Amino acid sequence: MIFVKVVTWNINGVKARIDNLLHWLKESDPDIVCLQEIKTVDDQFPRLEIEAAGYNVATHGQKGFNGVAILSKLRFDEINRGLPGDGMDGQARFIEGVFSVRNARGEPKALRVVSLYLPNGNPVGTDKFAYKLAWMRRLEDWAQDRLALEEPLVLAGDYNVIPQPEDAKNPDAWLGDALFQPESRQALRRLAALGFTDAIRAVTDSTDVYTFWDYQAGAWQKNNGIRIDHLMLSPEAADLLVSASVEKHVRAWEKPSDHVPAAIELSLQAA
DNA sequence: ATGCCTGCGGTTCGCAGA
Repeated sequence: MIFVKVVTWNINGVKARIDNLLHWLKESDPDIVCLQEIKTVDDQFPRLEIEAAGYNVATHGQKGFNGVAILSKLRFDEINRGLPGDGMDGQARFIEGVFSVRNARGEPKALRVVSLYLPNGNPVGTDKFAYKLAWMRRLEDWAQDRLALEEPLVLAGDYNVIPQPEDAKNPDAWLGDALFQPESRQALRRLAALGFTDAIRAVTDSTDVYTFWDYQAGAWQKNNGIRIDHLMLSPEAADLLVSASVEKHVRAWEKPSDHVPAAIELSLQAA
């Protein structure tokens, strides 16, 4: 491979979406896939089908909801499950994989990729919103530590944050929502200010790039979407960015997830 | 708009999502 393609996709139930996923893997041909909302325990994850498609599998699941995973053509050198900072947090929302790659000069490098599923946080004013903000603080702390490694790092996932009004078809409709609260947006800006680049916004200022369309009220047909799935790049990863795009057409497939894949290519190759 | 869909767990409805 010339580039390493990394994609994030909130699949909204991997067992209900396995045919969809296998079809998409063939079409999109990603090297590393970050899945969110797998909605299953690790034992029930459709591991064999995905391995047969050529991917290594690392899961961090839980019963019924949440759950994240990383699929990779590259071998995992290391897998870390759970976001540090709260020993009482039993929700499966974070998994990190480490891979051996080479840069354009052929020099060996470590590539770190995180699949994260940030809490929704609704309704505002409840413990759910407090959990969201606390989780974002923990992510910020963790990211700050990782930046000291000065390695290419991709923080990919469903952030459940609309960064700017331009990231929603109808921003006014989200004013009271946890996804568009000033505190949520500010926390995402704090993460960016540490030195992370929003990959999609690095390549386009288009106002109709969305990654989620609600199942309800004909949101897809009206293109009433929001951009909440993000790939945040460390400086060392941003330097390697070749392309970034949203695979919007997947939303029109039979039995779709309400999210679509968001993809980047990095100027790296498998070691 | 209280809702509209969808997946899941566990049963024919409630919860969570965004």
